[in-house]
Amino acid sequence: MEINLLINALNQGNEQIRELEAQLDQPNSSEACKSLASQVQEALATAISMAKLLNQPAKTSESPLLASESTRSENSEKVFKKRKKMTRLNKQVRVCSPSSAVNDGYSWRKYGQKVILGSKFHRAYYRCSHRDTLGCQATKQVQRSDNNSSLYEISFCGDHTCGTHHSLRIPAPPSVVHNTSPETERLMIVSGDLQPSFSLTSPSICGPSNDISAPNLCGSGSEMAEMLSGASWTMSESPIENWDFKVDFDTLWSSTTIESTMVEFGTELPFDFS
DNA sequence: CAGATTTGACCCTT
DNA sequence: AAGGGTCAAATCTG
Repeated sequence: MEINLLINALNQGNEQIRELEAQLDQPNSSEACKSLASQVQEALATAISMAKLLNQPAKTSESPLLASESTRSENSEKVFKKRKKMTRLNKQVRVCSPSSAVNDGYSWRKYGQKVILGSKFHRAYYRCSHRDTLGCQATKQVQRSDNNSSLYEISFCGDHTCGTHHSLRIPAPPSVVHNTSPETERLMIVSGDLQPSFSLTSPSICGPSNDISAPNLCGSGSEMAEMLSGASWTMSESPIENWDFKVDFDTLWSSTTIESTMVEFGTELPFDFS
């Protein structure tokens, strides 16, 4: 199984759409076409991020989300502190384990923690560890869900420019389930309303089951997650250069409901994007 | 000892 | 003015 091929293919598709946008940037191009290309690009970006999330390494140790007792000095001098402009969140996911919330293949450094009004649990703030060295501006917020304390809601802000994503090579594929088990790491992919769906056409991807099989990949983010978690689907031939990305408007705009798929993992995750 | 985390304070946005 | 995001000194950890 070569999930990384899918990632590469999606990235290439993204590049093709950028080229399309460049062509559409001519004076006579309609705004609708430009908007269309932009939407497809965002949908692809969502698919890529979901696939990467599925590849996140699982670890047994929990992140120290709870505050420890600290004896910070009470008489530190007050200094003038600037604050950058508020940034906008661009992706949201939910995971069912604290380790999955923190270990997504990137190196994060916690820089704050706040009690949020109306929430039972605090919100933790992380930024890329390479912010100072490589100028990576990616940040994320992790907060335990009020409704389901086993869920962790993660909001991402900014893209990684550090290029330091790493992954683990793991042998066994996962199984898709719809219930939970405390003995296993669990990952819940939720397609939010920001970038809810993807739609693309490729003759090079084959799937294991009829409902999600290629040649047409078309559906919501949850279907993407389910497809990626399939045990036996493979890439074949890889005529990536011949990919013809097109937008299925009906799919794009009818998939706005929030759907979720539970993907249950063992102690090790099955994907390798290296 | 270097890097990561904690946590109260600061300040921006609404 | 309140709430939330960020800063940075103190503290922890390997």
